[in-house]
Amino acid sequence: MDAQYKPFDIERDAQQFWDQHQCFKAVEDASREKFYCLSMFPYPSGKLHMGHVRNYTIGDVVSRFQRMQGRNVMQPMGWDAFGMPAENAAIQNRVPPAKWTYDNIDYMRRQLKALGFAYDWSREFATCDSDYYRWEQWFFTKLLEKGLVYKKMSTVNWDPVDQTVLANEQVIDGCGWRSGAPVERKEIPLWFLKITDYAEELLADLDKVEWPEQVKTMQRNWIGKSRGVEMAFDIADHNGDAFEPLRVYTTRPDTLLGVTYVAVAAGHPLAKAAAEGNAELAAFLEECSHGGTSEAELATMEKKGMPTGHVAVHPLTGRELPVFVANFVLMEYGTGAVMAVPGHDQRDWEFASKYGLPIEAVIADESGQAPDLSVGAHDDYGILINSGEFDGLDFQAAFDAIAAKLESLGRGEVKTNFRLRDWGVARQRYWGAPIPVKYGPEGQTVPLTDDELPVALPMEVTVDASGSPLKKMPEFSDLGDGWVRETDTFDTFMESSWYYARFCCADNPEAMLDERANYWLPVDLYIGGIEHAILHLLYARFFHKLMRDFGLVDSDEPFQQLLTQGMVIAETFYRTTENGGKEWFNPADVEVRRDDKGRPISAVLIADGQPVEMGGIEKMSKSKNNGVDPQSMIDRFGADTVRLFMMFAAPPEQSLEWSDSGVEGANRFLKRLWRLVSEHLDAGSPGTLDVNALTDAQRELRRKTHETIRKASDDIGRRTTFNTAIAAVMELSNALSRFHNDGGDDASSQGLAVAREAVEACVLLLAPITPHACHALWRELGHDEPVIDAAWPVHDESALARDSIELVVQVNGKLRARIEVAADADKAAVEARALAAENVQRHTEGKTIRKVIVVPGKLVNVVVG
RNA sequence: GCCCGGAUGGCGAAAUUGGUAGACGCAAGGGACUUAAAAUCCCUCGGUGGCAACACCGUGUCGGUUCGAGUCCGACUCCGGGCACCA
Repeated sequence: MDAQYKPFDIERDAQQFWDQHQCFKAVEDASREKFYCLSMFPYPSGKLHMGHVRNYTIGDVVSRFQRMQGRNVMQPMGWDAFGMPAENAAIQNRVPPAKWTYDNIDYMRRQLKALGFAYDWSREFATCDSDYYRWEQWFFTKLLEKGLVYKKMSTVNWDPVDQTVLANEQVIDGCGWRSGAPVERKEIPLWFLKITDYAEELLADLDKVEWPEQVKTMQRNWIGKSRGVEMAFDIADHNGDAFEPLRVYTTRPDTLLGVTYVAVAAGHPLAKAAAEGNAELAAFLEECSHGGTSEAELATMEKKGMPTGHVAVHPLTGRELPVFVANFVLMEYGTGAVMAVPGHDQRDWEFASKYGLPIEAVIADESGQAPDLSVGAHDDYGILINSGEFDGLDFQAAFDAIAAKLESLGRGEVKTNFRLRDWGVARQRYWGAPIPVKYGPEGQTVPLTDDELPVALPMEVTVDASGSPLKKMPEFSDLGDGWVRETDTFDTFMESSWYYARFCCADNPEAMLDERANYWLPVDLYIGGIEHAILHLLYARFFHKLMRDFGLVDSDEPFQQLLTQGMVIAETFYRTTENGGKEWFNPADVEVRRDDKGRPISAVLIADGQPVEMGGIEKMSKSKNNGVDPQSMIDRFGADTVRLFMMFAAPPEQSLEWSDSGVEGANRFLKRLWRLVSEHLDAGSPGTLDVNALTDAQRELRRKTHETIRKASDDIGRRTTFNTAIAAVMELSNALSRFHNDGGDDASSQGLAVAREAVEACVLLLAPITPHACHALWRELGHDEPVIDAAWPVHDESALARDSIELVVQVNGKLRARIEVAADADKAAVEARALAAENVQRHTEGKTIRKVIVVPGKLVNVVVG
């Protein structure tokens, strides 16, 4: 064999082989156990970034591993192709979003192929293909017919200058990102999907999936099931105006006697009524209509309010309470009104302190006394005080008693609430799937019929920064006779909510899904960024249940196992510009200087030799210019080196710091492995392994081989910690080198046989990670069958046996000695040996031995006093 | 602000169920080979003290539980992800 590792030749040959033999085309086969491995499909933004490479390498490693385990593996790839960046690029470069998107897809597909991923490319599609989104439109009309879709008023960010709706991302410090104008909150009618109908099931079914506990917790909290009381506060205005009672919901009815005011949203009828003839209040309501709509912004803004002059009546005590308008109460969430207990809620406390409202204690602190409310609210549960007949009750008893009382008075009832809100799916944008609805001259809203579908998105359009292009295209929207088409498009989360199912039968022109979906689904392992832990994954779970209830799939959950990968991060470098801004430099253009301990001390720009500032390690991004182009790395070292480094540098769930020298290290290891195989083959052909005829050194190498097989199998198959699997193989290859060097070049028949077993283990265990090199090496080792179809090795338990083992001996928990004992030594013998050890004697001398703890196979701890 | 994570040598990390802290790799230093360089190979490598044996300290901070804590509990600091129209 060629003694030199030549990655480019090897990778080209391996990829050609896989291509020619269509190795990764997945075919349904009921007689085999299937494995559907899916990585989150990319948005075609231009070129692959390192986050993609990491994501797809993880998926590929698992796919190839599962294949070697004998499973019928399907690993598809496609494109999440609708979205805002295409529109932004269109505005910037005057190129239609469709062309920009499909060009990007062509480029990125080539990059994926160069990385050698085992995809079944015959299933590829882009979500902007009408063959795909037509089924989404069809399904939407079915949901509409079933009452799972409705239209309601909703608040959006409105840019008054560009006359357009802005995404939260496009609102910066309350202003439009292009116009710079202060953003207004505007109410427009929008389409919603009733995800809240499925809240209970979305919560319960989290128990059915094997997801990271933190992701399940995030989803549970997001759904936010709570048990509370909804009650009515009458409005008793002294001027005689009549208003509907104010409905409020609380999870803390035990604090009901501590309510000192109530607050309503600026859009609440009570607030609007009060503002008539009250210029100051009207101005405040106007002020409340500015600013963004994101929850983070609402939660961090200054809490402001103003009295409406209305008076609410406490449902139990009849006490009269002022009604405030507050900017942090939102009309869309809940009832648009809240009761305030400043003594036991910090936000209410701050508001009451600011506006001079009473703060009263109704829950005792731990000592049973009234809490000190002078510095803040006391929000713990406790025993009720100052609550009349409810005094002395704890939270649970008070909850029940107060709820019962309200119920008997007809003033309220126990209610389960969810934090989850219905999913607004309409966007006032061009580059998305058109919503398949038309409106009649008398205001009718009619879903399109099957023969009117699909509604194809016009491809040749000019996009500018203002408004929705579809609205300005009568040839799209005007249907004649007073009928117009809906010009809003779907939220792109719609497309990503069911693509995993369409991959099962992407070629079916007759139906959204067919029986093949039930062969492959659910996805066995889904891999993607932790940033999708809530929205995408929740919407996809919801959509799956919708499809199930329409008989399209028969499973309850789309993704059985989930692996959330961390970000790829890198060092940043910048110079402060004259106007105080920052100019960011790519790490490839910077040289870091280090002290003699290797600590970075300064950095210079290679181009001019002048210093640059080190800005810390951050997520690779365009804005910080710290992205490392995967392509340049593939061109330099080959795909296997990039894949190996990505899998070795960190466990998949953690963030991964890019390191050029780390990549070189990975490359070095592959060269060493290549040479190891080459030298092994040159040493001659091995005899048949006879495990009873081995020298100690041979037995030791064989033990290492089988320990490595055991560990790597567990690391890849169960733990998905690819970094430790690779470390284990590196240890084995080091042991093999030493076996050659220290073992005096053991070219005996048994020596070569044991070495062959070790070499083959290395190649097989690395095959999923560095598939090209292992494809070639497996051939060189004389196998006709390609390594992708080789069986994953299984460790031989008998090879792991040891005659003696090393134990550590501690005295009072501190390591004092190591002893070698027979593997089958009993406790008494181990204890005696431990106490006899020289250094143990020294530390126990003159002291009383109180206890000796023996942990079999591990350690002995001598406790002295 | 709320929800969810994370923090271990000069650096990336390992320690899987409470039992040897630092596997594996990078960087650095020393050496071999070479006319030289690159490549490759070998050695050293948490800190302090010591010729050594060894001792003491050490897993973000403070406190606790335990024979024993990187791991469990309580409080805190800093960093990251998400917050419903970025994907």
